[in-house]
Amino acid sequence: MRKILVTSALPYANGSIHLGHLVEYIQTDIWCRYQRMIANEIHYVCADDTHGTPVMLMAEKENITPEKLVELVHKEHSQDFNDFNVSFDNFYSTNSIENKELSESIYKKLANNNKIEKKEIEQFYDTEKEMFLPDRYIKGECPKCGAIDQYGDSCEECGSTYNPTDLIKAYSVISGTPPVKKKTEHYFFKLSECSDFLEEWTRSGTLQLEASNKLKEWFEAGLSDWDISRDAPYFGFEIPNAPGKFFYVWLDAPIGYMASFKKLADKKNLSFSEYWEEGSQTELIHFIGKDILYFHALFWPATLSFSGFRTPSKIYAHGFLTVNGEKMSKSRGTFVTARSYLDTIKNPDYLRYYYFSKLNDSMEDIDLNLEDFIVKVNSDLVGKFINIPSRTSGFIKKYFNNIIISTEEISIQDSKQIIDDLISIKEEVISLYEARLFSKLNRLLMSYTERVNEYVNRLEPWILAKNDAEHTSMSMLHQVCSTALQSFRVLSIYYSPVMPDLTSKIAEFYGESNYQSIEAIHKNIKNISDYKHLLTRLDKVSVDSMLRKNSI
RNA sequence: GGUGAUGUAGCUCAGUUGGUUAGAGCGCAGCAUUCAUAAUGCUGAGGUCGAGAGUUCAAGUCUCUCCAUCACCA
Repeated sequence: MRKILVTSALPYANGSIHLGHLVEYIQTDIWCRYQRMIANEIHYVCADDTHGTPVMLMAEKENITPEKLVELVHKEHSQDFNDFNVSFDNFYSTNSIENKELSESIYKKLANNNKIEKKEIEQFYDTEKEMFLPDRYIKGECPKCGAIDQYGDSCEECGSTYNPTDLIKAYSVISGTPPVKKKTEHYFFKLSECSDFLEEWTRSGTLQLEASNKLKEWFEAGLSDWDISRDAPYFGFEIPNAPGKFFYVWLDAPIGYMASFKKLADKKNLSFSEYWEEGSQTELIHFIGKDILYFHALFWPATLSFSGFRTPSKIYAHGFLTVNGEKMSKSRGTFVTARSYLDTIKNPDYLRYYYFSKLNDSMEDIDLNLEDFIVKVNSDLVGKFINIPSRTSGFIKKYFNNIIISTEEISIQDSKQIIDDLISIKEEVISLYEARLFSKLNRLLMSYTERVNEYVNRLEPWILAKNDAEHTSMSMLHQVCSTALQSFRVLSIYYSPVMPDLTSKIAEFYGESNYQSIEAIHKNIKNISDYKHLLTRLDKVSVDSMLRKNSI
């Protein structure tokens, strides 16, 4: 049995969860649920990422403390994840005592290992607001093309890059006043000394090929030291023995994975060190978006390694979500929050299925085409999948008192073959889940779904039913419908990590509780309940109203 | 600007190490069927595989150039 600690990236605590976030949580959740089904010990943790300037400023704007803001957002996020059936074992916060202690202790270990250095740097300062300004809080005119309201690092109009000092008529986004340069002392993590370790680590099979290609570029450019401190005022953890200096949010964010697990371990009596000590035999797997590869594949393993902890076993990066082929956009209404999806479309399994049908192990972006979404849900799930019990269970009820023939007792050659094949693809299903080749797996499962429908068409139970002799137990009619229903059950078990709500209703239909093990495919089922519609069609009206809700 | 990726039927995507007439699902057309929420099955139309050049007996698959889209640049 493998012991695996899995994480999804921490959502930032200044906004709502949206469909883009959900790609990752759904991908990770499906993978975790699959691991549970094959009886591995798995712990899935996450947390809100709470620190930094944006949260601080937002709280100020809303006239509440950052702690209060973070608490409110945490409540909202937890509810969203819960309603999308994201099965975290712990969803915590980086603003926690565990995280504070771990961050401090890791920092001290890095300092003891001579990996921390103080340097004086110059930064922009807002004299009215009395705070140092991160680059993205400085705007001005592009020095190359003169476009107004461009950020301090690059121009969105002409694409040129430059330093904030190059901006014309620079101003602070917070107060509007022109920023001035001011000296300040910062703490740096000496990442430049970690190149050898990191080059080796990134080549040790922990990354996807695309990701390590990407990293090669950074190594070639040479690694610079990493500024891990920020000046007050800042919402975060104060650096030990450095009054007025705080840990940069990206230092304590990944440590939040540890902290969340620490909390879980305390609660469930698990061994924290078994999972985190150097040389740990357990697996540590991070699911992330490709945008934060830098932090997870460079800073994070270096931080861990030079503070005496184990490093991640795998980093699984995925691409971004586009909607209707374009970047999510508030004005087009495609910046869809998790909540508005739930309010209008209701069923999380639709989205889970759609993402499942498109995800694979690469860093490519995936597109949520809303028309395709409607059509795919309706034809795959309602038209083909749910159609199987819908078209056969009536006969079982009417003529056989809801009793179906168990798999072993089915004797027609055709029928036997279908079920045997379905059982025999178990290993293939497992390996596709394991490799995160979800779209490929879906094609496999859908091809079986089609095969069952084809089979029913060919054997024509509705014709058989006209003959009274068929109304006795073990008749052809009984066999055909039983085959369809037994096959459907196996398919449902395979699909259960994807659609937990739907498949738990299906389990009920067979008089079972939720499918917790893939071995359930071998169980002998003899009874069904009366069939009730398991799924309704998705209509364009609800998708449209979802878009309207998100339009501004 | 630099770097990494992507570009295959109307839509969403498969296409192992280059090898016979390029595939699937949906959509569309026709037929069959009526058990099923007009669901299902069969048949068919539809692609010069972003453009151009090259390597090769043979390229969607390798090389180069260009175009378009996306991301990253700490």
